[in-house]
Amino acid sequence: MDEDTGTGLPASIEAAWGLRERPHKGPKPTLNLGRIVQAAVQVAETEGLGAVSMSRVAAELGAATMSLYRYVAAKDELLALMVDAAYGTPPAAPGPDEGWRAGLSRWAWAMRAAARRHPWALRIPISGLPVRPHEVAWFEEALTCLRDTGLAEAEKASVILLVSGYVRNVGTQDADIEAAIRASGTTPQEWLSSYGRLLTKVADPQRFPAISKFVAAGVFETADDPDDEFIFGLERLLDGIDALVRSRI
Amino acid sequence: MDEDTGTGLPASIEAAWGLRERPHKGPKPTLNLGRIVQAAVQVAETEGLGAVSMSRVAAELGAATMSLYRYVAAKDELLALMVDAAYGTPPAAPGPDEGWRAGLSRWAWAMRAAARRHPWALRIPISGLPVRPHEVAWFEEALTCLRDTGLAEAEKASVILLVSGYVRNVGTQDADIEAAIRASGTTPQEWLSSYGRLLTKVADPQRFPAISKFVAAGVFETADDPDDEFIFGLERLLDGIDALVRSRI
DNA sequence: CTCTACTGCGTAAGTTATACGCAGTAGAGG
DNA sequence: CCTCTACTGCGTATAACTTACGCAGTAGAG
Repeated sequence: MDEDTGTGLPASIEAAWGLRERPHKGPKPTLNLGRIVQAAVQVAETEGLGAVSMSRVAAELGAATMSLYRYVAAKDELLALMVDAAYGTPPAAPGPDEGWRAGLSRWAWAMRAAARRHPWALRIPISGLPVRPHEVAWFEEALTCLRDTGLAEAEKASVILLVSGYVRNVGTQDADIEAAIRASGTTPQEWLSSYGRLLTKVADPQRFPAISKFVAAGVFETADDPDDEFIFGLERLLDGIDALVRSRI
Repeated sequence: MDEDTGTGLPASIEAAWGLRERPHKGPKPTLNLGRIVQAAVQVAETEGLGAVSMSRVAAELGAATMSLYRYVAAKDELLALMVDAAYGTPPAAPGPDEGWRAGLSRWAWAMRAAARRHPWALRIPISGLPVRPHEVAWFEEALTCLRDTGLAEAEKASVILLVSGYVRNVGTQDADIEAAIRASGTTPQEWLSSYGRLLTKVADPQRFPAISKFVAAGVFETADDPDDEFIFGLERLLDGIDALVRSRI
C-alpha cells in the first residue's frame, strides 16, 4: 500500500488508472477495486446512497467488511470512485466539422444524461481538479471541443468549469425537486403551486415586493419540463462564451 | 411541535421565520433556535464542519444533547439553518440608477464574500427552492436587480439560479484547492506545478493530446489570484444574460 | 522445499444520531 | 391562593457506522 509511484495520489486512484500493477505473488485476489466500486454503485442505484456502507457493499460481494480496506484507504475514496464510474466514458469526440458550440452543447447534454441516470452521484461532494480517469477523459473531450476557439488554455479550463458546474447544479436542483414531489405524494403541478402558496404566506409583500410580484405573475401555475430550464441556462452560458470567442477571432 | 400553521414547512424553519410565537406558558426556555444555530456555527467556524455533532453543539451551550431536539427535528435542519445564518443578510438593494449588470455583479460578489468567510457552508448540501429567511431575502434582492430587464419572471429565476450556482461552484473549488495546498505543506506555486506533473504522468499524450497540450502551455507555472478566475466566469455569465436582455428591449 | 509478500477477515473500539418518556416549572383559570 | 396543564430540559438506551490492528492462510520465487 506504500511504494511511491511519485504521483502523490491515493493508492486507490492509482489503481483505477492501471498503475500499481504488481507481480502477484500471494494468494489470488478474489476482490479487486473495479468489482468493489461496481458493487457500491449497484447498492446506491437500488437502495440509495444512504444505504452505501462499507458493510453493505462487502455483503453485496459476499466478502467481509474489512476486506474492502485492502483496496480503499477510506470510504471517501470509494465514494469518489463511484462518482467517476457513474459519469463513465465521455461522449464521442467532436467531428472535424462540429463547431465548438455544438460540441460543447453535446458534451453538456451527455453529462446531464449521466447525472440524471445516477442522481446519487450528485450528492457526493467532489470538486477540486480532475484526477480520476473518467474525470480526466471528460476534461480532455471538452478541451478538444474548444480547440478552434482561439482561447488561451487557462480560459478553456475556466469555460469547462463553468459548464460542468452548471450541469451539476441544475441536475442537483432537478433531483431535489423531484424528490420533494415524490415525498409530497401529489402531482408536480400541485406541489409547485403549494410552494407558491408557501412563499406568499411567508414572504410579506411589504418586505418582499419583488417576490410577491414574482408569485403573482403565475410562475407556479404550470410546471414545465426540467429540460427547458436546463436549455435556458445552457444557452445563456454558451452565448456568454460565444461573445468572448468572437472577440478573439 | 405539531399545530399546523399551513405552510408544510419543518417547524424549525417556521420558527426561523418568526412564526410559531407561542403564548409561553411552561418554564422559561433557556435555549432557543437562534442560540443553537449560532453555537453550531461557532463550532464549524473554529473546529470545522466535521466537529459539528449534536453533542458538541449542546456542549457549546452547556446543555444536554437531547435538548436540541426540542428545537430541531433532525440534524439536517440544523445544518440548513447554519447555512442560512452563514449567508446572512443580502447586500444593499440596488440604487435607482444602478443597472442590472452592476447590481447583479455586486450581489454575486457579496455572495462570494459570504461563502469565503464561511467555507464550511459550501460543504452542506442544500439546493431545492429557497425557503429559509435569508435565502429568500437574497432571492428578493436579485429579483430587484433584474427589475428593468424585460425578462419574464421565470427567466429571472433561471438567471438567478445560474449566477448563484456559479458562485457556489467557484467557492467550493477555491476552498478545495486551498485545503489541498494547506495539506501539501508547500507553496501554492509548488502545489500547482506538482498537479501539472501529476497530469502528465497519468495522462498519456497519445490518448490525451488536448490535455498534454494544455499542460505544455504552462498553465500550471503560475498560480493566479482566485478572484481572477471568479471574474472571468462571472463576466461570461453576465455577457450571456446581457445578450438575452438586449434581445428583449 | 522454504521463504515471503500478500490476501481476506475477526475482533473490538470509538463515534454518531435519535426514540422515548419522566420530572420539574410557570402561567392560566377558577 | 390553588390546581391544572402545556411545556422545558434531559437521562437512558439503541442501533448504526467507520476503521485500527493483527493473525492465519496462500501461492509464486528462489
